[in-house]
Amino acid sequence: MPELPEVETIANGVHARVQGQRIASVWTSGKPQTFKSPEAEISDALTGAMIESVRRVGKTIVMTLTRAGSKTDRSRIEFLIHLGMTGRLLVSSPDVPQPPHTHAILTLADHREIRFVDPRRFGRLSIHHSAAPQRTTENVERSTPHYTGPGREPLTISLGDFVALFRGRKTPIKAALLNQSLLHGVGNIYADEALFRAGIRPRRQAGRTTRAELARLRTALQTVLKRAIKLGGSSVSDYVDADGMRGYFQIEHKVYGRGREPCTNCGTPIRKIVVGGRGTHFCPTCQK
DNA sequence: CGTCCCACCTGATTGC
DNA sequence: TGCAATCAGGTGGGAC
Repeated sequence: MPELPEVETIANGVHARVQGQRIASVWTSGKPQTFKSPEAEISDALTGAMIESVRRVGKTIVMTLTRAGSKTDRSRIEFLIHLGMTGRLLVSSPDVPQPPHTHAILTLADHREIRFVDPRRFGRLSIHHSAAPQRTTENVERSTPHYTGPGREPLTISLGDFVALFRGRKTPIKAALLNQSLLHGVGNIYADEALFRAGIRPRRQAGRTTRAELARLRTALQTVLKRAIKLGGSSVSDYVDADGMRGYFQIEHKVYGRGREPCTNCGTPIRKIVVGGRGTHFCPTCQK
């Protein structure tokens, strides 16, 4: 379910609700695949910690925690929440019934609960460790642990860096867009929507696109992602927080989920194919 | 290493 | 109507 705009919406929503709260206790379900770090480690790291912030990196929600007593950077820990396909992160009052497939509950000092719910269990919870200060060539010393994700941020990458990502790749451009170690955060919906808006067919070899096409693609991708964030993401099923917040970007989908319907631009039926094992939608007339 | 394909899960929808 | 097949917004690992 969640790609960059949905994860950003959720992270912002949770941040606004729980920033500054202390985690009083932690419960975990014991379903092994959900926990990328051992449950005991997660539980130990979170219990008693204060939630400093909740933000998005790629498709991952990063909860930064501090320990009472020591205020140095070294005491910061990051709790990573990846929602997979069906994960949800809810902030609920304790009297709201627990949904099925709840795999973790962080009970806050004010008794509200942060609940991780995930029917398909493709989501993952982990603690991010980072070595003490790291040095990089372009940066000075960094004393805060910082999860940076597997790839580059689509919203801030420069044109030059964007073009370089695809150079020499034989894989279809759509598969490259979905590769999280290149750009992180782009998923199936926004890959299709960006390629449509850029006029590029999903099966085009990534390395055979022109600089001008990639410039269009970067702009299209950023436009679509920003617009979706503004609308709270796409809700094909619903997601988000305890208030049942939904996104509305799906209203503006031009190709995703519109197989056989007419293209909004030229009327040609939208075609649905499989690229890289994923359902892929495009207009055979508007995309070259 | 780059690329392809499947397994990992449950639930909703499609199709016979 | 009923039941089986198919599909779903994601990733990680193994094969080549």
